[in-house]
Amino acid sequence: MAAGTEPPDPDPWRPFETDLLAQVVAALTAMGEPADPEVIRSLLDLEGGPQGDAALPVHRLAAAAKVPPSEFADAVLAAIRPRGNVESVSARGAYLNFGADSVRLTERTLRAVFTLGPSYGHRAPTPESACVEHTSANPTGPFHVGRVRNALIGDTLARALRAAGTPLTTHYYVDDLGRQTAMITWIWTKPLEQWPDEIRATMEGASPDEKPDHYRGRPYPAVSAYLKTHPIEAQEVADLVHRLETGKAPPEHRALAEEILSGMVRSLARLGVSFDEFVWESDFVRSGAVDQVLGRLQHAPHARMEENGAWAIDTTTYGLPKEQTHVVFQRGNGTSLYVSRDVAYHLAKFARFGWVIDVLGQDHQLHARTLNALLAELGEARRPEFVIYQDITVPDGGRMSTRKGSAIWLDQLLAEAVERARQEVLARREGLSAEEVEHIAEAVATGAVRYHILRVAPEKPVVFHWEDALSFEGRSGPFCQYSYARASSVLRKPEAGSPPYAFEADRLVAPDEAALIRLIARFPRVVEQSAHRAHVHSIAGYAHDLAERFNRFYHAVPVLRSGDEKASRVALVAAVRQTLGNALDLLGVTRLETM
RNA sequence: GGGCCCGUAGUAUAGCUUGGAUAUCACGGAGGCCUCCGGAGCCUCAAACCCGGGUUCGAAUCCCGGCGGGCCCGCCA
Repeated sequence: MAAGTEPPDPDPWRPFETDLLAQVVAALTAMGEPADPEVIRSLLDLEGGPQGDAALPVHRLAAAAKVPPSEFADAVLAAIRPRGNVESVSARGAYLNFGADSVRLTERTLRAVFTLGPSYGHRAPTPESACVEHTSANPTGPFHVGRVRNALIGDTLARALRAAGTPLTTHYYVDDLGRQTAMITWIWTKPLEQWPDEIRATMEGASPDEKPDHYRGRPYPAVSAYLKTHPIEAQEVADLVHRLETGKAPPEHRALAEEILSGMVRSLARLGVSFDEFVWESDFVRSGAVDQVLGRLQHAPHARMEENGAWAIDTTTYGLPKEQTHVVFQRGNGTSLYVSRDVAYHLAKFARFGWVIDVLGQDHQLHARTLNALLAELGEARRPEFVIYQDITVPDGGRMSTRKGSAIWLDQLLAEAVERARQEVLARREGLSAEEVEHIAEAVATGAVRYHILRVAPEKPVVFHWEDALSFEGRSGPFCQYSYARASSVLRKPEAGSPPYAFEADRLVAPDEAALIRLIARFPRVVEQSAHRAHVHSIAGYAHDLAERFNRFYHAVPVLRSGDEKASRVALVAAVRQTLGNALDLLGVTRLETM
């Protein structure tokens, strides 16, 4: 192959496709058939059929030529000349199957992996900046597993977008206004001995040493229930809400929210989830941005004042559900509502970012449409992109609910997962230090949890089962980690030598090798697609496929025990390790050199 | 009542955007594989596109209608 100096194409499959397309077009042209490259491209199946690396069903072309499909396929076969990166063509029925030049593909793929290393699968930076807002749970208590789906989808999408070249900022929108946080402040600003008995009972056995989200969040469900039957206290909370919304929060309010939030964020950090910025809803009230929005909305095309002085937008023209003929954006008492504050927040995001993405649970679907309607009323042309995911429910039906007591805490899940992982490690390995055991157990546990939640497409509902969430085998995070550790183990052996790994592409032609290389080559497209379509679960699927392919190769083909092929196979193992590692990084699953 | 999402082997999932050949992978089930580079592994087998119409040469995929599950429809967030 020519000059090793030119930078490798980051997408190893591209030259094959370029050549293939050109050759098909040339063949059709030679046959006197119309050959619009865009049309041909849309017909090509580049995932490859059962017979090769790419397939072309010719039914449509044959119909246009008024020739039976299989006859047409044979005619194209006779007219086409495979060369360059295309090695073979064959016809089967109405399908043409193409094979890539394996040696060139291998050369290109391994060279790209070794040259780009941790950046293999990543793209060059693009100019448009983006903001991903996710999680944004009210700071009123610990995360339950249902909420974690938001955090993991958002965090992984952010990783994928960064890999795809997007300059990205992540946001956690902290809702410190409204009833939820008001209830927390209401109860905690009273001395414990003044708490109503049924609320104080929830503090039984509590210790201030608990994580603050658990400790401060303890009375929340009881407070919520209590207020339903105690109108006087409910009024106190309502008054507090009014103070919050008019920028007159008591000093303890923000501190309590921050304290609880710190505990929540600590749990997410164990899962590798972090945020660039925390954006506080109250800041938009304080800065006057919300008042500005209210003022502008009052002059919006479909604005009108209700009987008691509240303001609303007539939304009948926005295609919202029939019942929702108007959206109130300002109360009769002059204060703002959640949507109007969200409008202020989004205007601020539009001012800074070219692309605004919100990860929302399905219960926020209508809110999203309402938000869009208000943005339209303001004459704002831009819209956020919503990534909507379905709930994680508990087996006996229903969402996880803190108030109903059906929630499974993230911390509880992690504790159980770590304990199981520790047992596994102790059963399998000896001679590890206590720190090593803990490190592996933590990585396996968090890897299992992250992978388990990420592997399902966001639009699918998920029922939580402990056994599945804690599985370390099959389609799981630990399975991927295991394969990575196994590849690492091979490369650590003295016989494996050390990088840079030299290889001869024509020695990697066994079926298990060819299949593995093709999968490695696909990685950049998987990343690009999953970022583009906000389908991060396909990265999880890819990591499993790659790990599985590697295990098959490993069992079928000797590496260190082989002869002339040894160096090339070691290089292939190194390429697998790099690619699988990059995929694990995107998933936020910790790489383990040993486990 | 209206709106949005989902329905694929016993269980759980991929494929659906852009229709194409034998529908992916796992758990569970049946049967195999460690004198061998890590058995959290590998090999073989059985097993699925909710129902009914439509469009099409061709439908898991697109359209319509059912049925089943989830969520939403507040001067809450």
